[in-house]
Amino acid sequence: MLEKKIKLETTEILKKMGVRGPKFIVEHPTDMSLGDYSLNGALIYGKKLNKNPLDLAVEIISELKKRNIPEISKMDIAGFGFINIFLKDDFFANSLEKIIKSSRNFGKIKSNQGKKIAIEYTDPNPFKEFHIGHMMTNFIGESLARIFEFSGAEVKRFCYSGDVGLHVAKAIYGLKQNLHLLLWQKLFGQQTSRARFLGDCYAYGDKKYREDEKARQQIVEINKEIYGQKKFLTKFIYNLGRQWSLDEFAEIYDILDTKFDFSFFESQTAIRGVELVKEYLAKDIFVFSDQAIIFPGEKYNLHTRVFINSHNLPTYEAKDLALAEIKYESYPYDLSFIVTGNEVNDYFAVVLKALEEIYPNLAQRTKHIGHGMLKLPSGKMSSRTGSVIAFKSLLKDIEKIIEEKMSERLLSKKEKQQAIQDIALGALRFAVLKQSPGKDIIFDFNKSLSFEGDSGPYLQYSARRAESCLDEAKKIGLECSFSRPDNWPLENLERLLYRFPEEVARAGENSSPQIIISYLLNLAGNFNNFYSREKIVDKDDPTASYKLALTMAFFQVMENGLYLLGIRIPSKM
RNA sequence: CCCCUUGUAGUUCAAAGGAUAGAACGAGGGACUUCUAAUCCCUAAAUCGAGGUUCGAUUCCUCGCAAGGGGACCA
Repeated sequence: MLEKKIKLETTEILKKMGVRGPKFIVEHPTDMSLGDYSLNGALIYGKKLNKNPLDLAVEIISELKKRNIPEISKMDIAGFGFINIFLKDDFFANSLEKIIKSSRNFGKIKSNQGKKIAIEYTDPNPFKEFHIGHMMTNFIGESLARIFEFSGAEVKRFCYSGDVGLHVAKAIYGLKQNLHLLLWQKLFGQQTSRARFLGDCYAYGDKKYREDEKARQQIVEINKEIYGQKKFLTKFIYNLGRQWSLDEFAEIYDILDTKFDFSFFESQTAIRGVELVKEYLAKDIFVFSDQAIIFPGEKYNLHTRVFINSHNLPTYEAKDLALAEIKYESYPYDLSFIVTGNEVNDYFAVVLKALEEIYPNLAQRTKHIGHGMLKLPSGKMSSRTGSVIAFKSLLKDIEKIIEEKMSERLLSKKEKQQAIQDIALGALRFAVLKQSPGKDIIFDFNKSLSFEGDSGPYLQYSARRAESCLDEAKKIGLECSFSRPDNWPLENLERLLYRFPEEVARAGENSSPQIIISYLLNLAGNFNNFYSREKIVDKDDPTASYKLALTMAFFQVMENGLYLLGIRIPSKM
């Protein structure tokens, strides 16, 4: 990439001038009229080299000129010593050709070449509803997975579900109290209504657990049973409920365009978790306290947490240790990401510290990404209290709005259905991914979901528009050309398209899909501006061929960029 | 009480220690006989407070203030 070349050459120049390990940035000035790239090296090292930054800038420029970087047309000094670099028109025209030839591979880079990356995300629990918090984690995880793939890594997707543990016991307690409804669901229920029913039973069981001492004891007993030998009724309810949940999740993953390579369950990690903790109890990594086995996190300025409870059952902590091991056995990763809401940040700090004591090499490769929480205007969502928005019902509500907007479009029913879903998910994905990870989203149906302005549909529409131009060109037989018309003023669009791979690199380094969103918004805005000024497909216009090339390249970058976000381009909208 | 995170236009979000702090929604004004107006163009509008580091701070440090999350047998 050109960016790297410029950085490398400038670094060498500064080194020759006596700077050790120069650190400066090569960036695009926010104001495009200032240049295509900007260097702040002279600003930073002026004082250290005992020179006026402006003089140093002159020297750096003259050295850069000697190095003959063919893409550069001119260099300016601006401000207090910025070096602003302008690129040649030919470079932009050539990059259009490169984009179109690379097609769906444009934007693929090599920063993670040869690396194996494991990424765990979504993690819904059977017996609970798949709500929009899971959706949020899924959007972020899936987008990161795709960005890592574009950076050259081999990526495997992991999903981890809690099919044992107290929450399951609570749900089963609730189901046992409502056997007649369970039977009804088994005989007449639909997949979605069954999932809903399970969620209600969980909320009921949780309420009882907190309020009713007798129920609480029964739930604790059910929990022990779940881990060990299950009696007939428990076993029957457990298997049925678990399967209903998994069927529902499978359908949702299909809607979400996510395919997991590995699915693990807590029932698989529980036994090994206990073994690991007990093994390292002997080595004083864990200690007994009040009949439970804990990890004394306070030593490391972290929380002390229970790994095996006083009933001799593993908590999530112990199971997570085993999970790290099992993941590595099934896929020997170089890097392992775990994507969850940031409410468990402190929890993961403890688990990773404990893992470090057991498997330092695995702990070192593992990174927890805690994204912001999806909150309702009324406050935190909780499946315990039942104050959640189920993913499917939200999707349905949005689809209804879009259907109304599209009522005048003449499309086949199937085409329309697909378009509606693509747009609904596009709007949702955008709402989640538009902010840097780590920040909470207050999810207000009317405010968070936008179909105009900065929004998913805006990006989809822009791409859609470009593609209709391409269709139109095909109809009249207009071919594209990569030679710039003489005296044709430079478009911002030309100056943005080639940057896509740089943005992919940044998004990967920062684990931040938001970087792709910002870039695509800027790109789409400039395309729409171009589109409104210029008639693109026009057989009487000699510049039409180049404008067509520009449009093709724009569409390609949009297609690839939206793919990284998981946003599909509807065939009609 | 302790730990972590976050405070930017009326609102929802950007900003890689840099140049005149960008967008969008909302407000006001304008543009469809045209390749899709889910669009485009114009106007008004913001860095929680006080110090410090730096040539330069929305960004880093300290102290306040405010909001959220976490703090032993849930995750």
